[in-house]
Amino acid sequence: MSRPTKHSPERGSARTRLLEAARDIVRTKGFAATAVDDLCRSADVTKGAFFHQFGSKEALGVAAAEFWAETTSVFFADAPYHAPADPLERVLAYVAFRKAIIAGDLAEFTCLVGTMAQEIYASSPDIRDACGRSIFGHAATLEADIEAARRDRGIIGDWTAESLARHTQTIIQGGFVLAKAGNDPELARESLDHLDRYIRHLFHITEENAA
Amino acid sequence: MSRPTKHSPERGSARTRLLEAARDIVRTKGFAATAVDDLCRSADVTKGAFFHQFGSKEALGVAAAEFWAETTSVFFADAPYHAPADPLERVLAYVAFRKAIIAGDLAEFTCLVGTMAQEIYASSPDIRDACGRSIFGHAATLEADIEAARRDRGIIGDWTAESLARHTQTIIQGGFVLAKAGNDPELARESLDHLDRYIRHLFHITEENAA
DNA sequence: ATATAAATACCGTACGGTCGGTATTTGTCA
DNA sequence: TGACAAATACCGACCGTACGGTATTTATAT
Repeated sequence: MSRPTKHSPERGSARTRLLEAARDIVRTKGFAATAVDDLCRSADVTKGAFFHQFGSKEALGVAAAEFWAETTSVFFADAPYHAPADPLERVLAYVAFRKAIIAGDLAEFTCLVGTMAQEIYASSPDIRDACGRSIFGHAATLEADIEAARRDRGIIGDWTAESLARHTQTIIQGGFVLAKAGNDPELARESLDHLDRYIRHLFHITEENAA
Repeated sequence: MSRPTKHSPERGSARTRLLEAARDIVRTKGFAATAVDDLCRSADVTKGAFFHQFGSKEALGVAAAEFWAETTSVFFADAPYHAPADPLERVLAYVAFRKAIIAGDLAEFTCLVGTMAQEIYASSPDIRDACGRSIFGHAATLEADIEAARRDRGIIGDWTAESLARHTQTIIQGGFVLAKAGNDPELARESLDHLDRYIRHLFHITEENAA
């Protein structure tokens, strides 16, 4: 594996391996504590290759956030929560899906861009903005279903689909923080139960009129 | 100021000044990116004093989390949201208070222990646990009012006061993450509005039966 | 006198980044 | 098609510095 036989086998093998290494290591140790040498070792790539692909450690941070945005958006686009015909059902299925994928080690299910944003928001505006695009871009994918559900059911409240979509991300990100602080993934799942209950409240779903 | 003429001059001991410096600098740069020299410079203290007070940088991290727990618990104990006679009013006043204190620069209102926990949860169990004690200790201060409100109003739901108290912290912490990622404090306030609405829903507060 | 607090010079190393060079791929034109 | 130059990908030794931490000395309080 020392030398790729083709120029671009898929999308640049050293580059991709470095981005995957960044995803995994930064999620466990944080961005600042992750050394370029750590990434090179994990990706089985030399330092020369690193600085050939990314001009600086900060550039890698930006690329890692963009890589995260791309891979997660494919992951969520392919996820089963889009199946229900009713938009509100899809929204609730999203919440259930987010709860279901909280499993295993903390570093496996927590959010790279949330972690990075929290750490470097003041030091590196470029990384911060790339993280922001990932988070708010994902939130935006929920808006259409929320808005459709709202229209379908004639809900009038002093909140917007955009705001509720962002709120789901607040709860997901906050859940990760509590799960880390308490070293217990259940803390993140617990808040998603509250979110589920909140959404049902907003849409006047009670035991009686539930499907 | 090279050598303090008195043991504890007035400006606070070297230890306290270092803890205050840690609070401010770690909140902006994160723990790993904060150098011991940064702290010494900011606290106007030499490195010898630093390592006399704290055996290691990690020990300072633990002490900073404990310092945060102490100062915030005093701050919240003295805050005006305890005034209302009705426990539910106190809970809602707490949420309003959390919203009100989100002002100024991000580093001024965001949470030291949430930031540190997110960053070092895997690298330093000692700091992580100190952060956890701060967050969950604060959450616990809300439990009594939530439980009293629940009993007062005869609310029966599939949630506990403990869980709702933690959920408030999830939303606060998640709000900080989004505010940082979007570089906009309003994002944190926005989710507190949803929390307020959720709590009113849980306690069946509508426009009609509101005080 | 003793213990505590703090100053300062210093240490080894691990960090981000550079640089000169080599291998591989690709475009181009007989 | 083959030759060949240009561009791209990669290698690994090296550099200056900033890092966490130590050792020794000096000041202060009781």
